Amino acid sequence: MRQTTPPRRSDCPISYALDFVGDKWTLIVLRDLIIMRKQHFRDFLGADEKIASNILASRLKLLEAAGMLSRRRDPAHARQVIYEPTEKGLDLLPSMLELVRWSAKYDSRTAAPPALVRRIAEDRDAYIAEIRSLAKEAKTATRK
Amino acid sequence: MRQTTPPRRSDCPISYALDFVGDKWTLIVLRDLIIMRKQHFRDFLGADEKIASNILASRLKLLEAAGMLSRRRDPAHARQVIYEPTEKGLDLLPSMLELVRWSAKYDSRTAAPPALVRRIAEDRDAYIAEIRSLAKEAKTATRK
DNA sequence: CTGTATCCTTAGGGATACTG
DNA sequence: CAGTATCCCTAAGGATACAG
Repeated sequence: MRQTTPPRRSDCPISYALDFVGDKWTLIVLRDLIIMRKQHFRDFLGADEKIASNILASRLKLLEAAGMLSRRRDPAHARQVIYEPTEKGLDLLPSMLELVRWSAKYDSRTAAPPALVRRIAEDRDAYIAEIRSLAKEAKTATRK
Repeated sequence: MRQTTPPRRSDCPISYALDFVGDKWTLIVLRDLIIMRKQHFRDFLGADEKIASNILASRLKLLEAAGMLSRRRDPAHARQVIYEPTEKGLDLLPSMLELVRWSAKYDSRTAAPPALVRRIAEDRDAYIAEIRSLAKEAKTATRK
């Protein structure tokens, strides 16, 4: 399993982004973290795509090392770990939403809630702001 | 080398997009096709990332099968083939630009021309329109 | 519950030679 | 020029068991 970012192939910004998300799993984990607002290891494990526990662990580690998410113990349940997106992770939301829009346009079987798709098309920036504020809220709520 | 799209893992739109661009090379080829406006096999081969000819051929085939680009013979030079993005391919431009924006923000070494980065930040839609119109122009120009 | 540790398979990819 | 055809190898990924 991959534990480090591969060496950069060029100084192109697209290539740079691919060094992080150019595989089958990283964006799935980020989707669950940011859009689905999952917080616990078990939640990610339950995704429809059936990610294996070792793959999930390696991706969480990679994303943490890349500064895309942070980990901390749940203050209430000491055995649980809470994953939260960082600013750098949240900043990938626009890219993800454009991919959602693209898929919704070309794949009829794609199962994004129509309301979400409409929001992304008409009111993307407000949706991004909402996700960001929810993330900030969750962080302060569980911290105190 | 991969010749067909892998079976879909779920009906999630992000997962669907990853079925196409969830690897290290496909988006690089699309970048060259759409943003760099490359048209010939040799142009793609010359990219900084040093793609191998068999990988390139498999990606071009895959993208054609997916309806993201079209191939045709150059009417002037019968031995040459011209690749052009389709509507479906061009529609990935917004996603690519968001990735460029993200990389430009977090990677100081990223080599997007500053003017391009600024345009994407301030005037993304106009840039997209420009690329689209250039693509359409090229198509009609070489067809007649 | 949150991960590690193994084992194993396969597919993705690099190098290179070659063809119409 | 525009690809194919091979060979080879590694890393990515799946399954499963188990540990703190």
